Amino acid sequence: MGRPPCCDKEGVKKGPWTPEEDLILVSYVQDHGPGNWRSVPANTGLMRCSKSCRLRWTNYLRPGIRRGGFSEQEDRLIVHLQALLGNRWAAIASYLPDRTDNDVKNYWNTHLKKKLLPPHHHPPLPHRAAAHATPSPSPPSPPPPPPNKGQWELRLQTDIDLARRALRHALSAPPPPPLSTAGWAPPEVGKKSGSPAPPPPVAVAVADSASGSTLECSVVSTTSSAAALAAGGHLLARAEEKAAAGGEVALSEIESWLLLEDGVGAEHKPAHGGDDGLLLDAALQYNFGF
DNA sequence: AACATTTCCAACCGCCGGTCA
DNA sequence: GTGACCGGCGGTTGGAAATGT
Repeated sequence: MGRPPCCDKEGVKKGPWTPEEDLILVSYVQDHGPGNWRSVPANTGLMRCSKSCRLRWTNYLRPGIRRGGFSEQEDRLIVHLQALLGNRWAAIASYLPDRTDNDVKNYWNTHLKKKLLPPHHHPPLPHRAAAHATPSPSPPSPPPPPPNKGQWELRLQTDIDLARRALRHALSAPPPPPLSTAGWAPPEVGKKSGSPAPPPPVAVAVADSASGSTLECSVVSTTSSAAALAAGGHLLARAEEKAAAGGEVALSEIESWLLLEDGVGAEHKPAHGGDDGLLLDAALQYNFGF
């Protein structure tokens, strides 16, 4: 028997979500928690495919999502992470606790990529790094092991090493430096809708549309946000706290974390050799939660 | 003021890996 | 051991809004 399509194309609504649908979905998730998306359409009466529900939740309705208005610090963090990890948007987004992978991906494609490519189009480092960093179909390297913790760490370590070398090399050579704050033009904040006021967090939006019934999203994101507490996330959070306090953001913390120089690495070089481990150690030290 | 072009972002699509019966 | 189901991810697209002429 044929496998039923993820969502039978007929009778499934597509396109933009209405406030009513949002409300239904949020209410359901509030009651049952995120997950078991398959049952969401059936139990809620939403004429949406389960995937669509999950996507809507993770990218838009999930509490704590910040939308638009990427800060300069985030810009640079994304650029660095993209260089390190390639187009692993979910992984990158996990370092930006309040951002979704879709948001990061969109922001990269619409803003950052343009900034990095045009002036002197040295071949997109990301892709090179990614070519190594991602378990691409071709690599002769050992097959991607099941991501148990140890294996994951090893793989991450290797990925980061390769990417870091490429990144450092690229950054030390040509002009257009994403690193230097000076040469790094901040995104034109508020160009288009310019985010005069980015859409309010879900609960508010839903509450508005629901005309009265304030629906507070108490559902603490438990899915990817576990990873979101990764090292960079902590650093960023701290940086943003400082920023919120009006002070200069010590992005250097993040940057140094991402681009740990050999000198530092040499100091407490890990037992397993190479400065590679340092980054990983630092990451783990910052509570990867494993 | 009207039209054309560009930019941006929400959502869809297809693929992949993990889990479970 | 195998196949089906499910969730997650990255790439891509279409429509709306903003900007330029």
